Amino acid sequence: MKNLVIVESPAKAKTIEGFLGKDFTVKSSFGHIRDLPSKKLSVDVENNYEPDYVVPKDKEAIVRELKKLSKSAELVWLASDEDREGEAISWHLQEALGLKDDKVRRIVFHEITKSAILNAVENPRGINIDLVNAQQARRILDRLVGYELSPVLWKKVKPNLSAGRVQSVSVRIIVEREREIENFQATSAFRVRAYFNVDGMEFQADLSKRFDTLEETRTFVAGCENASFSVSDLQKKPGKRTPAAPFTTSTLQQEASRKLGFGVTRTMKVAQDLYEQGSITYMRTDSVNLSDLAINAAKDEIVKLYGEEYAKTRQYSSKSKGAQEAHEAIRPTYMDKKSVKGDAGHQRLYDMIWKRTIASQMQDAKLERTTVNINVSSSDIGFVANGEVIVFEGFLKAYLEGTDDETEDTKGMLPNMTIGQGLDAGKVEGMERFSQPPARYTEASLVKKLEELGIGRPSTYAPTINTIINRNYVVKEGKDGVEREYGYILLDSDGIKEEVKTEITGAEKTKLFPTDIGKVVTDFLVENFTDILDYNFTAQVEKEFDEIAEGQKEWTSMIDSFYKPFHKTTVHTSENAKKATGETLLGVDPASGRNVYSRLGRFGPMVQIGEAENEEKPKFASIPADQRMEEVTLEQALELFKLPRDIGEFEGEQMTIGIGKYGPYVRHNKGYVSIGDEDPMSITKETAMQLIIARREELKKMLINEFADGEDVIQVKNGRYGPYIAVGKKNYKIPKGTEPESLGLVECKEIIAAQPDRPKRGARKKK
DNA sequence: CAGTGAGCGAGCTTCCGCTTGACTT
Repeated sequence: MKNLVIVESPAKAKTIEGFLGKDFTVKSSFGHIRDLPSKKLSVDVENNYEPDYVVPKDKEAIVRELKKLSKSAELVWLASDEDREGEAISWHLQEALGLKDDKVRRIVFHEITKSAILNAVENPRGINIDLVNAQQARRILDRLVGYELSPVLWKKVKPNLSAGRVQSVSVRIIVEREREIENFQATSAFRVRAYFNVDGMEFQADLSKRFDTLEETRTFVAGCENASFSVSDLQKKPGKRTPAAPFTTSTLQQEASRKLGFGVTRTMKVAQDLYEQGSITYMRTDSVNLSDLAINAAKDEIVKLYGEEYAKTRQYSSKSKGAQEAHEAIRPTYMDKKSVKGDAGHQRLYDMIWKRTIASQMQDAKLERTTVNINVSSSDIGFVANGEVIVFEGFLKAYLEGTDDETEDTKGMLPNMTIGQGLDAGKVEGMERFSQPPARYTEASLVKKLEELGIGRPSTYAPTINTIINRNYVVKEGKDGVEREYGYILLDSDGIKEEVKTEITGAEKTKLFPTDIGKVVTDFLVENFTDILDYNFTAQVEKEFDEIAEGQKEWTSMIDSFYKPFHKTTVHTSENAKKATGETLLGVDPASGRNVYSRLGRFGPMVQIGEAENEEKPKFASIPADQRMEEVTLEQALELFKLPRDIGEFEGEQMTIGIGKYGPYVRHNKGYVSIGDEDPMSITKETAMQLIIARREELKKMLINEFADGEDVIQVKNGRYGPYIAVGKKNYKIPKGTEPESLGLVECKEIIAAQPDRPKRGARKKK
């Protein structure tokens, strides 16, 4: 073999191999191949921050293969991405494979096109060690922050918690938004709207001023009853709209959320599939750049579909902080391809990418905006109608970007009118409108915010959100709205009518809410580690990483000047800070006269009667998952102490209701059955009995067959992942094509014997 | 699978960013 090329992704390897011909073998490293082991800090803070890099278990095989191939190759071309992480991957490869400098060529390209690849091969360079050092600084800073902060939380808040440069700020964003909403005081004002009809075309106009009170509104609307209306001014202005830039990871996630209702994880999974089948370019990118090839292909397609006048090619430039632009924007590989493999979700995401890319190379939409001022004879205040007409569709023919805020007024067409023209108002209505609290974040709008702050990378947006949800800092859920009254006055041909109407406000679906733990941890970190929780912390260290990459700063001294004071703070906090429990005094227990508190305990949110320091031991009860610690009242707290409670007998055994580690349950005859959404305080004996019977049925369905094998019981069961064989606590797979019903004792034993005890893999089990 | 919450002390937890499958009961 003459040449070995190593890239990061196997799909990329396949494409590139086609461009380079038979003298080149292209392989993939599957991302990073060495890292700091997770068991310990692995950074020698006493010895100039010497990192201890190792090849992780799951990378041993690939490193072995690459080592073998590189031995037999004349030249090894390191073709990882041209950014900080990519440069580090190349460096680690050279180190781990033990490659001499003269055998190594470093090449880079921003787009996977034949000319870009061939050009890269013509222009190799060496590894840029400054860029590598910037990555090492990034990696080691993150390790030091994460591994020194988390233990402080274990000690001061609760075991198993985590903190880090990215996740802790992400949680803070959610927590602060929730507090803004909690503290929000809605104000209201009366909007007056008149409906006109000209030549059979209806349109609406709003009064240029809103009234503070119902009285003012009533006076004004009443004045309209015998007033005359006329056009006092009319202005037409040309306007335009320009298409949005092609997709990056962040904008793809946002738009898939708005238009398709996808969560960020689903978007990335579907995009990965499209990438692997060769339908789109790489899906983890912060660049809005398109290759010349792509721009020309888009133009051809536009001309073919819509005509020459619809095409306008353009190059966009990235606005996001810290963009590294190692790839193209996300676009179809072939612009003339309209359908893809996979389900409807794949097709819809692909359509969106196709339209967005096409639209980005199309003409602006030309508009005509009209403003009409309308006089009322009974008042100095006038109405204003806004209209918008599309003169030339341009890119709107293909695609329009969605918006996050749902504004209610959509501008439409206005009829032809002239100044001085008299108008008839069909009706005039005054309606109380309220100011809106800031919106809670969705997964996608959080990603947008993180990107604006320069926090996280395209490859980490989706995993970061999963982390803060899995750690129980944040929950994704909906919320019922509450009814609100508003004043309403209507003037029409029947005269004036006034009423109090109601509307639902504050309803949410699948938004991010902070948990009690998320709030307590955020407050603790903001108080004690203000710098790291600062929204600009990442931006500041990124500036220093850039200086390292430029060769203007030495990475270990940068880390040292960060770590020295940081470490001091962790030690100081560890020794001096009070435990953070979010304790709130709810009131006094009428039965005992002792104080009742809500607070965070070692196992989560709970309520407590009495203090630990006192003679008499305090009583404790957990707060169920659907209740917020901050919202628990004294009455609700006292209710919680009524559990566990007996609710009567079934088959001669007592049924007891309680709330356990896994939620509310009914215990009966030493067994436990989850009661799901039933209220543990009010569940009846009959409901509980039904649940127990239903659970028995379920278990019966799960059990396909059962055999006695000496001491052991062998069971053939139906599980979440299909049928399996269970013996004691061990489970065994049933080979494909075997009917589980057909298995007898002998067959089961054969299957068990054929499957040696698997090594317990992955100590990382997360509940 | 199913009360625990104080304190003792063993041993454990934890980061971010780059990539895909293997595998789950």
